Amino acid sequence: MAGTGSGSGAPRKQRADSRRNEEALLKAAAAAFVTSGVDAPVRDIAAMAGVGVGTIYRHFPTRADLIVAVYRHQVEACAEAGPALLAESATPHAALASWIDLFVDFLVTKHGLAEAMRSDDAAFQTLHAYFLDRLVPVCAQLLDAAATAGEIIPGVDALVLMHGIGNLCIGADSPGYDARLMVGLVIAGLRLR
Amino acid sequence: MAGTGSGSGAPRKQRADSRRNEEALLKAAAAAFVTSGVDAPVRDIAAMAGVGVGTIYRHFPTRADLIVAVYRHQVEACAEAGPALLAESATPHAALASWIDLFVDFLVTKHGLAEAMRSDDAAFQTLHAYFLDRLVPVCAQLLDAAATAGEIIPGVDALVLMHGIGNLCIGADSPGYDARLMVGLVIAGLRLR
DNA sequence: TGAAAAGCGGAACCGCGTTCCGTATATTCC
DNA sequence: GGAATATACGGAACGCGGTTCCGCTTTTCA
Repeated sequence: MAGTGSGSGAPRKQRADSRRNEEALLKAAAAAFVTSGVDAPVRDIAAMAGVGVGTIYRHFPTRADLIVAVYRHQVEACAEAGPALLAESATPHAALASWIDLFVDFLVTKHGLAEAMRSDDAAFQTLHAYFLDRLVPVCAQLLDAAATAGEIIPGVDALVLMHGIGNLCIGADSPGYDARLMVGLVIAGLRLR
Repeated sequence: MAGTGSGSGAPRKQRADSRRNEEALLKAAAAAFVTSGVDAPVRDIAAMAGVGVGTIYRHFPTRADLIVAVYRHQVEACAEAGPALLAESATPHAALASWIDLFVDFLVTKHGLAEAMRSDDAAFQTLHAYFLDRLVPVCAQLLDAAATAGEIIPGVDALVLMHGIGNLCIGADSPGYDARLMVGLVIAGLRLR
């Protein structure tokens, strides 16, 4: 039957210029995020990529889509580091601590990402969905291992923990604040005494 | 010479309508903050108070001024509760925990306040100055007492701690988050083991 | 090569904070 | 009581940023 095959309905492949623009946008966004944070004005990013604002919306309907696209690799790396750390580390609690460190490293080096992570704006739904769906299970696994080993208090929800860690990383570069110290206190607080 | 004394320069007292407007604005802002959070649109607050937008800026040049004015009493109460708790509580650590609870209560019931607290926008300078200057010393006193009693790890900076607690309260009403649990972990993490 | 789909640019619109100035009014002095 | 004047008011106007929309260009495919 008029299949979904290549018969008559072969959908045209994406135009070359479109792909080029997408890549230019990704590069421009990455650069803009570094200098102006993830809230960099849409117009700036578009200008930097040499495209119109319409183009940015066509490729990345929401800001979250753009953020996800820019940081996908790093999030993947973080997610994959979880099981690895669990295998290498002396104890599950050590693995958990190291992994959280990795996560914190990721967040504090992206101006505004931590803020964006917790925005309840509908446009950031994608961000929640991706970041959390990808990282929460990893965190849960580490948490579970540590709890099973009797190292930490049981029953701590990974989603809540990650949410909290994310919050602690907001404004990590303000003078007079120390996100890592606070995260350290949380990790210490998890410990069973 | 035309002195600065009260001779001829008795400054006119504030006009009655001005005072009325200021109070109306305070009431309107308090109401708006409850329903829409501390980011309630300026125009809405002005309309609710039955004044023009210009009036709001004349009385409260920055949003922070308005927020401070609205919550001044509650901040004072929180600040004064510190020494009281220290006197009543079984241990300094218990007093610290209770006081932080009070602070968290205050923050989580004001939509957006925690976010605003950590904004580095210049307009929020007043908010930092007031809230932190008023509360950090209280926190420092409690922290110090607990450290002296050997209950918690020494050397934790009150400003950092309050900053962190504030951060943890961001989005306290989102489903799937539990600010109090996270704060509890931090307090537990302070404990010397 | 020519028609049609795909994509593009940027003008235009909206919401919100902020400023500014002509006008209204409370206060003061006679 | 009635001007004179400092004081305060209202809201139009401006700037900025996100978002939408549509006429035009470019690429693809036959």
